[in-house]
Amino acid sequence: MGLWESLRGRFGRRGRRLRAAARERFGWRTLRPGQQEAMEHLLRGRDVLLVMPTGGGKSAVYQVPALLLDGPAVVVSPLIALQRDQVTGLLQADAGGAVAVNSTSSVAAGLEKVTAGDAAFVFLSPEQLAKPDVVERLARAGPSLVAVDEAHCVSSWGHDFRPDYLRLGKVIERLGHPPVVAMTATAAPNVREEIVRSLGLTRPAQIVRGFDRPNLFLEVRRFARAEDKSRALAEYAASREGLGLVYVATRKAAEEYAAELARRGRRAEAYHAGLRGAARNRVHELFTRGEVDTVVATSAFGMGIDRPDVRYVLHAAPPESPDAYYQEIGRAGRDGAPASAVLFYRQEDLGLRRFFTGGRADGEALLRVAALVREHAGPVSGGPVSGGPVSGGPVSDSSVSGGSVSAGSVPAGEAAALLGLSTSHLARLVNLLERAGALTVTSTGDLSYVRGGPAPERAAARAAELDETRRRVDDSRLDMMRGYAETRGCRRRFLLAYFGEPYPPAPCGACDTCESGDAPEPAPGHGEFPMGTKVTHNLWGQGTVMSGEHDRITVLFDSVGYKTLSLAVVKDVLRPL
DNA sequence: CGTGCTGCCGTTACCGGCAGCACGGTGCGGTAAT
Repeated sequence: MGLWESLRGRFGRRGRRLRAAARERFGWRTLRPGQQEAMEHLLRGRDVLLVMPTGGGKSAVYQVPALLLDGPAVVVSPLIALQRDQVTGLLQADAGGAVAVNSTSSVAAGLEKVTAGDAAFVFLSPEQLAKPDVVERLARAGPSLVAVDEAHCVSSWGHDFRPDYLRLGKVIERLGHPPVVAMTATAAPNVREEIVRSLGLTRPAQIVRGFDRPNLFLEVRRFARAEDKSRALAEYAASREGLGLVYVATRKAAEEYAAELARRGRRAEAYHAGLRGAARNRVHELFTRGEVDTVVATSAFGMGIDRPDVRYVLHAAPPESPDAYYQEIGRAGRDGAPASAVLFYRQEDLGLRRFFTGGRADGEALLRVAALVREHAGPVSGGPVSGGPVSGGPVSDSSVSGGSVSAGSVPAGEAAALLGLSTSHLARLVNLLERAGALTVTSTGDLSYVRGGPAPERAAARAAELDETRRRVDDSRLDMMRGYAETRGCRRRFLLAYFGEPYPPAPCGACDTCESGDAPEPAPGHGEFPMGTKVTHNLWGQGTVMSGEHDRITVLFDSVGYKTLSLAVVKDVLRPL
């Protein structure tokens, strides 16, 4: 944004209205620059991708404009607990009412509130929005904007765990594409691109604020033996003052470390998704009130936690990517006071993550799905489809008219039953086949074959290829996690470079390698490949230079993810675009 | 991919070694049984 625009924003009519609404309805006396800029884009009808640390005031960015626009704000939120917190907060403000629509209470009653104009904010999970009738009712209410909270979930969960995340783009379309704001605390450039592409954001304003956390001391301790690592971690946690978090890879490890810390006289609690709801709530409460020293948790603990005074975040095993790592350590030191992020690292611990990200889509199942849907997409003239496996079943014809070629469609539930697949497994395969240009999901939630789309065999092959690309990129993110753990350079520079954030070529002074003085001098430039350069590789295609050390550069490729190349060979394989 | 348990073999008296195998994370929603 230029100076003139920025001045006009701050002193202009929109800026005044925004600040007035923020003050009068929510009691916020000032807006931070990133906040106000994002709000103005939304008021002008522009999509926004907002990357801002937790506690940076992301919620305000959609809440204030929503009050100045007509219609309810649709907020997509991954956890029911988060929805509840947000609703509670909004009900305390003069904000026009808020409701969460989910399985814990009547969905119909919640939607009724929206239709009746009793809720200026409606919170839903992607799964609720996968239901055509829910989207239909929201569309009729004429939404003012759509906010996607924790938008990195699109990328980290959409491909397997919660496939309905990949359907949000379609949902936004059916809601008439009001201005959309996608919000997250961390995302590397390719994750941002995926969010934009998947949600179908149009020329979004990208606002990225507050990546560096100078008060976080970054450290990695390397171990050969598992036993040495766990003892060192327990000693560290037991000797530290203040509130801390320990992230582990398995539920069993959470229980074991918590027990070990308790033996050492600490108030320690385990937290993971295997606990009953009441137990999870109890730990969450203890943490919120600061009545515990250490919470030992799997990745289940984190989103929505809100204590500024976490003094350390330890990792007993590396997470799947620097994105996840930065998200987790970002929960330390939000008050600005010194805090530590220590990774207790063994190379072998990467294996479990490799296993988690290694799952491939079943090629044979892809083909069966494509073939089944294709069978009901052929020329349909007059009579019902006959002879197919679904004949007599609830197969519908979306448009039979005057003997013209029309596409049939199959209800997803029916397809799942016929193919012996779970609905979530089917959803994953459908997402891939849709990206391969073979299938579409109709506005009623049925599956139909794209007219003129590729044949099932080709579609399945293309879908498998897309899945393979994703897997390669996931693998490369894990390689970067390993790179972080094993780098001899400044750890802060490594992380910020991964996120595409420039950092001055000087020691950060707050990581183990800078403190020990072992870090090699950072290279100011990298010859003809400075940071941000678009390049093309003779095998891997297009990419962007992310960072460089004295003898190597790291490039993020679209097709294979992150690759570190020696400067000695770089001239032979890489050229600037 | 790495870990840890089980069980088998071959031996010989409660034991060592090793092959094979199961297991590992994140949440929504809706249904069934009290």
